[in-house]
Amino acid sequence: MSNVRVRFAPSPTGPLHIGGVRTALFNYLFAKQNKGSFILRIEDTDQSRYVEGAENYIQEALQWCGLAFDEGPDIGGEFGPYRQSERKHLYQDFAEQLIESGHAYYAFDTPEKLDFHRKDHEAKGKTFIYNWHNRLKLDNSLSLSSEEVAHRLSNATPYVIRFKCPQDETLMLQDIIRGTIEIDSNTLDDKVIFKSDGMPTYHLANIVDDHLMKISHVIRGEEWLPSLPLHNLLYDAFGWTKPKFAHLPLIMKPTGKGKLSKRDGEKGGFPVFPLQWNESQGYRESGYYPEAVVNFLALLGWNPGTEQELFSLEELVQNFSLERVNKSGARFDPDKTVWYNRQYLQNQSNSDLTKQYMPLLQEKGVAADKTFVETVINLVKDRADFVSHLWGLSEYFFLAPTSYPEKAVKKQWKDTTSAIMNGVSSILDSISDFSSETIESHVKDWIASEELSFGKVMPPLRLVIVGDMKGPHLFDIIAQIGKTEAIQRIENAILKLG
RNA sequence: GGCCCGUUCGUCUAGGGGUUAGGACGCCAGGUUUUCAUCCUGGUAACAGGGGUUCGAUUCCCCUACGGGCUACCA
Repeated sequence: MSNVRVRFAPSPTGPLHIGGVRTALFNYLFAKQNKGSFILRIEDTDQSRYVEGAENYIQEALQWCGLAFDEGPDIGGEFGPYRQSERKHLYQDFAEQLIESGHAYYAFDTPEKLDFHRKDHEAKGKTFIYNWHNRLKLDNSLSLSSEEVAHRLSNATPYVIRFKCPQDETLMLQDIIRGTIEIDSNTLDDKVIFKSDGMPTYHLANIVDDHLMKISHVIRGEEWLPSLPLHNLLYDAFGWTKPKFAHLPLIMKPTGKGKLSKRDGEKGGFPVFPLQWNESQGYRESGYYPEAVVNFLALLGWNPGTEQELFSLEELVQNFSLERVNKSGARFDPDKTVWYNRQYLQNQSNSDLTKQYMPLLQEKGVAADKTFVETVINLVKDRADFVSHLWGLSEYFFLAPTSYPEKAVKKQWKDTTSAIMNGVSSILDSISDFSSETIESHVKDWIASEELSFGKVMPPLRLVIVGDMKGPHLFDIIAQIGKTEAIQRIENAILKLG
């Protein structure tokens, strides 16, 4: 494959959604696998929908995911500029070129008039399509005399330029993922390619830029499939060679109907954006590793054909192929994203996890020694999905319990418990080598010599040390918090529970 | 409504004319842990329906149903 060049071309109308990230990812993977270029192009031809900060968000999101682009706004490249608003001057000539060659025409119909036609048709149960069957009855340079057209053009009557779709043709479209698609050109409408505000629509700008930027493969969402015929026709009208197309399946809601939206995240309590946007949490802020996000996104709609599920970005580059992308939409599964994050967390070294956890401890006002924290991490990490969960899992290593769940107290704290705990306390006090193993053997020996049952000692002991019926091996915890603290906690509990 | 795309366990998916239809998430059960979780083992559960083609279809074709997308001077 020679000179692969692909682009990710988002519109800065808001935050990049997880589906957009996946489109970017697949473009990136394909480019890197083929030693090609991954280009970022900002499609901001609709000034009215421009959202402050959105472009910046897109760049930051890609960066967070590790998807570095080779050409784009700010970093530039051989085929810049990479914002369509900065390429504005280019498009009109191309649109007029199409008029000269008879592939397009001026149209003067007002939006109100068109809207009326649409509503009128809808009321009659029909669909208004602006094309071969009615274009001569409408207000355009095909129906009007050339004098009238010239007159309107010279007196600045607002106009758009429409593409003239051919009649009675069967279009054969090629898609890498879907194969051949057959379309009757009579069902197509004469799309506006150049707006009255002097800007091109998506269709024109997209084709012109893809051509000028020598894009070899267009990998985009399935929502673009319906405009593939137009795009093919546009390339043919210009006499340009087409890139190859691949339309990716959509990402659907976890439950219910339709594609994944911002509201689904709010409802289901999971992020749909890579980074935070206003009040919407992002994957980053929710504590996901970017590697995990990339991994689960890649496996949503694509699979390697093996049973491997964990892939680094590099491995994805090695293994990815457009041919193995699925045709049907994939329901988004928040549970699986958590599972992926767990895998990446469990693969972190204790020392790395400690580094990630320290800031959180500081936030909690805990000043703990790094070595101490690393030991704690080692004890509790295997029950964590997120670094942020570590606090709930290890709080009692740093802070003595201040209360005990009523249910557990009722079940574990009997009349004799205070006396037993006192006994444990003195045993602990007598141990000089305060290691987990030594404590365990001393306590067990004592239980045996007192002819007590484990059930009378261990569960209440856990309750006083941890403050709950949870956590790793109890003697590990006691050894870690130390003799003084352990005895103190026992005394506290006796005082509180009687 | 019109046009287009799609349809294997609840979900993500493998597979492909003859398979006990495989894996993962979730869920359930057992084991381990005298706790909780992890972990281990096992289990649950699928080829949308109807016609063809064929010795044989989940696999190929057609129809229906269902799902999805598009139908803007938005991308």
